[in-house]
Amino acid sequence: MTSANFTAAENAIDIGAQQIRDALREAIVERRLAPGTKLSENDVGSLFNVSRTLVRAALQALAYEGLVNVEKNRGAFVAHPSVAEAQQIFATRRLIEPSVIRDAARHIQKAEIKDLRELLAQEERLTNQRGATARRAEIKASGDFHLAIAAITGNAILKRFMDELIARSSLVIALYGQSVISSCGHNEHQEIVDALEKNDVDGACALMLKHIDHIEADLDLRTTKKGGDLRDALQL
Amino acid sequence: MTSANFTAAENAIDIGAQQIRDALREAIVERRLAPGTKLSENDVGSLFNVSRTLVRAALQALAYEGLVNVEKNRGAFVAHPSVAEAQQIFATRRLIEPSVIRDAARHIQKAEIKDLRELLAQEERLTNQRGATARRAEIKASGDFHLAIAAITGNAILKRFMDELIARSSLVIALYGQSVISSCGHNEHQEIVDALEKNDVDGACALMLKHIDHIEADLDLRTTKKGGDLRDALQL
DNA sequence: ATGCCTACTATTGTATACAATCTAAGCAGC
DNA sequence: GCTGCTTAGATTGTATACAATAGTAGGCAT
Repeated sequence: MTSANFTAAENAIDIGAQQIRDALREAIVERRLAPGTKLSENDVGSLFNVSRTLVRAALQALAYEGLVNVEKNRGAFVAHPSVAEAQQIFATRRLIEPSVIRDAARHIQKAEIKDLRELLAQEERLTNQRGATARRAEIKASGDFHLAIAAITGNAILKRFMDELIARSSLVIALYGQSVISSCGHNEHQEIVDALEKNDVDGACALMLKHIDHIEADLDLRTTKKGGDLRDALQL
Repeated sequence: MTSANFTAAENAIDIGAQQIRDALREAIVERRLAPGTKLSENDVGSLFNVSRTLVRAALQALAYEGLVNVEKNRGAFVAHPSVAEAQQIFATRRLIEPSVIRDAARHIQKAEIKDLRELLAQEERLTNQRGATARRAEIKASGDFHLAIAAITGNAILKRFMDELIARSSLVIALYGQSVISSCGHNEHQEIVDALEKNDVDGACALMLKHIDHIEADLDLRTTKKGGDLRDALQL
């Protein structure tokens, strides 16, 4: 577990709290760190060659984002969203994202549509690729599409809310997703961009809503998950 | 400045990082701490009789909420939202709150309507009261109404987003509000509850949108604010 | 007198040390 | 042999100590 492989920069010379936070977040979102994994302050600190002080700062920030749970006197763990939390995360996405894409559709420029098309191409490239690394990159790219749309609104606060929702969605999918592959149909992403290009605001909005429904439909949120509660308790 | 009066519990025996965060947040939201005020780690620490460690944790959390800006090697300051930020905050509220009240209107129960009515009564009581303390309480109560509606959805994530938006709105109103009094028309709140009680979902949604527009209309967001930039520079 | 340079002070950034709490293993007793 | 207690280890919580940066004041030269 302590051998969790982070992206480069772990052995770099200069490391701040921000870098640790980002590295951990990326590892969680790309599912290199499984939900429930304990993040010992000492272990993380020695990986980055920093003291616990900076690690604690990073973990607290991640806790605020909902990616990490800190239990008093017990330590920090990669978040393990309950069914209720999962439902709330997607309920919030259903609430926010249609409005977001509506706003984006109004402000969108030709250059931004081109950027979205590039993201789609990248997604497709990864889908046709084999290997765990490609899978991780695909997961991230799939989320990045939603974030790119939020970025078009030019609203930093909204963007941050979406950052959090997308990151936590990744955890939910990791836990409750059934068809591991294609967490986000890239064809649906394509349709959305098409609607944006045609300036079809209502269409884009409707497609986004349907898209979120599809993602959620791939989840198995029955409370009677295979020994779910028990496993949580005795999980490392 | 160091004599900023916090609510009781400053001299209490047991204090954690959470308490400091809450006390500071309340002080900021109720405008006992002006935007731009420096929050020195030593000063805050001695006020609460804790070391800088806990103060830093609290300040970092507040920074994540957008209530405090931490500048590297310079310290933490009560946030001083720019015009652009103010616009984004209210744009986000316009985006989210109508959907929130729609969701709330569907789940609302009789008991919750009664709770809202109590909040309205409390608001009115404070409005008719004189003195700075009442004014502060009124500001808080006005925000609490919006938060109570978010709470009805039962969605903790949504609630947290709203927490942040309402808190930051208070800062914006403090900076750019024109008519100091009645930052939120309590009569409009009343109308919203009436609509909720009649199960008039669309009506409640429309009223909320209009209400937010009214709040924003009371703001003076012209970039050419009276020496704004200069005052920022020489502000304590 | 003004402008620049240098040294000092104060504050933040980071690491380490100590205290408190939890976890787990070993031992005694039933 | 199993249950419950006691003790030892490990991990987190908090405070303090040290390092680095920035702001400030004073002096010197022009």
